[in-house]
Amino acid sequence: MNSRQTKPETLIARPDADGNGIDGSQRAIRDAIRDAIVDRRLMPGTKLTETDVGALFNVSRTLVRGALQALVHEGLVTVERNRGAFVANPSPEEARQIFATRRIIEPGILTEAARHMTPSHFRQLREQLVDEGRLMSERGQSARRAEIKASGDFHLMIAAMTGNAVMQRFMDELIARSSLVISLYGQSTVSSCGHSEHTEIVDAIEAGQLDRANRLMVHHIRHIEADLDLRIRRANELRDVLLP
Amino acid sequence: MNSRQTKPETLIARPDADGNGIDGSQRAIRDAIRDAIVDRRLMPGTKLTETDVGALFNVSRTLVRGALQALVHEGLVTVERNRGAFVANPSPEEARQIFATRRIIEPGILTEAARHMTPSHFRQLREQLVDEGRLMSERGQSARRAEIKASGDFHLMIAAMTGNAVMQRFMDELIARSSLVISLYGQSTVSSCGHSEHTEIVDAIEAGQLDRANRLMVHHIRHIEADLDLRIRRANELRDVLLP
DNA sequence: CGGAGCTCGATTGTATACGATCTGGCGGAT
DNA sequence: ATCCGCCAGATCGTATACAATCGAGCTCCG
Repeated sequence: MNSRQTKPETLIARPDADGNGIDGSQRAIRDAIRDAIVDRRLMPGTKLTETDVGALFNVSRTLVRGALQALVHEGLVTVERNRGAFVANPSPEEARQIFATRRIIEPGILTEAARHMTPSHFRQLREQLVDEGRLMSERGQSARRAEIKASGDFHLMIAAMTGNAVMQRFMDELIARSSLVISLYGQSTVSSCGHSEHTEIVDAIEAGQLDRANRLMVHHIRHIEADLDLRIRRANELRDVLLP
Repeated sequence: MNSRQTKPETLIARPDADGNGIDGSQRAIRDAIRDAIVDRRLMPGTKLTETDVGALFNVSRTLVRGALQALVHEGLVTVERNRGAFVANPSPEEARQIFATRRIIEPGILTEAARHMTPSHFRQLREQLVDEGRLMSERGQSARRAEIKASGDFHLMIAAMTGNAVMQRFMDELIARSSLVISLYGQSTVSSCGHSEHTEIVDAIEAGQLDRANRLMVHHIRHIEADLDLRIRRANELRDVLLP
């Protein structure tokens, strides 16, 4: 059972990502590629040839280049001059920086979001938790993917509740890059432990124990990071292994 | 006396902004426009016609479009479909969100940076403070501009000391947008008060009083924001005033 | 048999071309 | 005189064209 068929990110109100930067086709391409990366359908290091992508969407290289450039900005794609664009292959150091940034930002976001939370927001969060739980119990690659995605969505949902578009965009980027990192360095077994931690966090917020919620959040992020194996760099591209 | 003649941002090691996204001419154009915006040489609402900009740099519209798109991503430029690109005209709400985000992020950055600070770093900060002081005592528009710029550089310098490129890039964006906001909504008189606050912050860090430094930083940011007049929207484009 | 150099195909970087859309002015009708 | 519609110029959106660069395989020589 594939858990996604429509545009996945309609779940969370994306604040138009970059204000009103790019339009129509270009945005569609960008979003499609981003989803594919975050979902691990495109493995890190995969080459994104402009002509090929353009052919898939029936557009010229012009629009593809625009979409790729946007993804470079988000850290999901890298380009090497005269060689082309590739799905990003974050280094262990970069992974550490991403999670360090999350540990700094997310408590602040939680605090700000808590100030705006209504019963309706809590209902939304509880639904998300139920979804996560359901995915956790399923087997198979696609469930695993959906689980990573859902886990990220939880954090994005909280960011959205701050009503702060600037922070929301930062979180969008951080979560997307985190998904990429997890897909690269995540140990096979778990990431499931995260679910109960999410529940605890919501419980704490709802109980008005904001300090506790913040501590849980930091702990949770540290927990996700601890589940990575950053010792070795997974080899997706020979060049990355052979010449550093 | 114009305080800038060479590329201004060479002062602070920009971590290649977007990894290694765009190259050569395109980056030069982007940086030139960004500097002009942050420096208030380009007022909010100014139209950035692709052909004109291209003529200035002797490049085709292709590269200009790329540079403008990058600036859209950073929130310094907005584009309206079939109408063109304009220097961003942040709303009061957007301004609030930018500063709210800074209040959340910067204490974390300060804490992280403090862990990495060496005597050489403190020397760098002290030099920056001296520069700020010098600019503060000067008169005239260009000194005012340089002062805003220098004040932002202080915060960027601290961000650079975290060694965290992800956070540094976020701060780059926040500081640039802050400069734009200040140029729009800043009251005429002050912003000078910021200087002594910077000094106090460095003093506190050097004395090992990290908590105090963090409190001073938050206070400082709140102080900058308090100096804005967000009640009215300065009219640079009629459309922004007439149809809210 | 192995390696240096070369040529060719594939792909990117940049410029240009062309159709679409908006803006502003002119002229005719009311 | 005012308002509406039309036309022209300017500007953008997208596609295409052309040059530059890279990489692979081939050949040729040692």
